[in-house]
Amino acid sequence: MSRVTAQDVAEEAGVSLATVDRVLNKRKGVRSETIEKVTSAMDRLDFVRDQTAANLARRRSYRFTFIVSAGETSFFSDIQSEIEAAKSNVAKERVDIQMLAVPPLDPQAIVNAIERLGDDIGDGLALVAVESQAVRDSVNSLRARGVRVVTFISDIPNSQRERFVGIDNVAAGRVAGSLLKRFISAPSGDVALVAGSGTLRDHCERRMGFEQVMRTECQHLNVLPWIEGEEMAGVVEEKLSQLMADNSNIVGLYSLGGGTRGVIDTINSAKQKISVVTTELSKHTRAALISGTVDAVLVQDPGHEVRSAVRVLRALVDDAPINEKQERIRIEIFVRDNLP
Amino acid sequence: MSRVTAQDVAEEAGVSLATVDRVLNKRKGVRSETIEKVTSAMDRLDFVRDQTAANLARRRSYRFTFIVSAGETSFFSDIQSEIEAAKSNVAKERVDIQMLAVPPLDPQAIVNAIERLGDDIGDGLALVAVESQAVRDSVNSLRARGVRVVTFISDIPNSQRERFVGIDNVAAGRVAGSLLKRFISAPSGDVALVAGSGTLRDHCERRMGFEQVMRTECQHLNVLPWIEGEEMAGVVEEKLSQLMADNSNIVGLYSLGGGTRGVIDTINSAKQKISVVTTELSKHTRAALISGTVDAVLVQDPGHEVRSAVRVLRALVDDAPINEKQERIRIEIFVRDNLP
DNA sequence: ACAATAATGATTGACGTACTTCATTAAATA
DNA sequence: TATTTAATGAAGTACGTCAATCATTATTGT
Repeated sequence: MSRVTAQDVAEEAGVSLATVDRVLNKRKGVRSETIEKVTSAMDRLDFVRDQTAANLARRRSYRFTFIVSAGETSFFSDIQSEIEAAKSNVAKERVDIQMLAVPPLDPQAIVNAIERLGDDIGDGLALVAVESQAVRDSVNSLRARGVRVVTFISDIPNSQRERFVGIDNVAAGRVAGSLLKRFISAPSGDVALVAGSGTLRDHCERRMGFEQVMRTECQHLNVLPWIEGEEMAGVVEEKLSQLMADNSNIVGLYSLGGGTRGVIDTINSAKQKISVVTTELSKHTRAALISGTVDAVLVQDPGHEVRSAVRVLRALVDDAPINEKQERIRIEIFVRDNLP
Repeated sequence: MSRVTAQDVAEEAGVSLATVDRVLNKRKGVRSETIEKVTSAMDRLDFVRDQTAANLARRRSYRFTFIVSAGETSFFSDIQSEIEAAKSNVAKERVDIQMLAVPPLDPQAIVNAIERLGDDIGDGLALVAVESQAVRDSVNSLRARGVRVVTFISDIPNSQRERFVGIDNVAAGRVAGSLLKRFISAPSGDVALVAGSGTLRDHCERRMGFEQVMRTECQHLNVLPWIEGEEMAGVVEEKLSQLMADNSNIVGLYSLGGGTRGVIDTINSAKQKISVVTTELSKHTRAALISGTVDAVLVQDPGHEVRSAVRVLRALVDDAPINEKQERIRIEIFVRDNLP
């Protein structure tokens, strides 16, 4: 029963509704002692302004743009469908979302997209960033124009983006390491590392975390030079088969990027017992978890990430506080038995 | 830009605003062909009714009650503080939440609380249920009165509660089993099982899941009779010490309920290398994860659960669809490196 | 003390929907 | 055809806040 209205506050404070409104919306022209009278009245009455009525009166509508990679990995198609889902879910709350898919790994494509959008970009942008000065400049100039910007999934730390919505990739790598450490029962052996590309920030960070753990805690395990699979299953399969032919003592594998299908196919046709940790929940990794080919899958929940990005952008536009707990994107671990 | 209003729909359909309103709110007295005209106009214009304006006009305010266990476990104090947090977060959206803590494991306490609340219970109830016919009857009579009821954390399947907000506890037990299976490198040995009480449904279910995995996949491991720790660290410590004195070959342990501190203390003073999986994220389990005493912790996120319960109750009151994906409570696995 | 300025009050019309009342028109029944 | 009944329109008030205007009252500086 939030039935305490601004009118009630006005009466309690002994001022007019207009003054309460001035205080509420931080307009100038109110003496500080009057402000005090009003705020203390608000406290006494437990006044909480009705956000829905405020939005209605303000006729505020939010317009956000998502720029995402058009990569053919299932992760990005999940992201896209989650954005679509969010779009219709928040429409009733006056939030309008548009999505742009750009070629992956191409900074210029991002810059061009932002350029082309112009003011149509709206009040805020969620961007799957690529490390590049051009992108950084582009983000900074958006911020200068008053557009709120969050990076999404992949960050550009040194830009003026106001927040990063995504997981801690170094930690993800460490998780993979400490899981493999426990999964591998052999007293010694080699561990293979399969990535997408060295140019992807998140991949590098995961590798870093993984090697941290391996080096400090798993002296009995030897991490082989990583394979760059270019996010393509075929490439992964070819290179990994070669690696396994050369090393007969592989006891563990961490696949930290795309092309996981290639990993699964290769492992399936191998004889050795290899403990495997991969990324992304697709039908392939699901099946591999169930069959036992893969032991664990580390995931970031696309749905949560999209919803979080929208909430954060909205809070930024409203200058409202952000619920840190709710917005922390977790590194989720899936094994066969907690598959959603 | 959800700028299409009911007025626009009226014009497009060639009817009056009043008729659009009748259709929108499913009031009687509209010919079916007129309804058709209106709905097709809504489709054409992509009309989405402004929920905020609707709520304002309806002066709908939601009042929900949470009845939770007053148990002294950190999990329930987390739940309580999350409810408090949610309370202030949703107040601005005209949602009023009250919380009642009742003695744990006491069906009559729940029934009495519901009785005493009467109509003050509001539009909906989220209840940490206890298996009991009295509670079931109480829930059913609330439903008959039109109060929406969800069970929370612990379910009563055979009641008329409309939903259960919580994790799949059988699956949680299976996860624990399949993790321990991988963590234990010894070729054979005993596995200890520590629970709170056999009268708690969630504990029984976890045990069930755990034993499923152990029996079908871990013939080399022998699950010892479970210890009932009554959710008290002291009791757990005493009984577990005894068990470990009697069995020198314990290689794994699953603690599926309260009193985890007792488990940690006991294991710390043991010599054997034991793989340990526990529940709940408290300062004790955190420390134990970091020190390596505990290998993994299985968690349900109290914040997510509370927020989900509120969203679900609101959707039920509004007869709105529920976003299943968002409301699925996950079994989270924490190891040292993905601690939040 | 007087003008100039700052602070406050009073009033009003949005915003988009809900809901009611009363009048009007169309369809169904006698 | 007259009469009842059902369907629709027209108009207005309300919800709680925003935002603007204009009038009024305090508070300054000179």
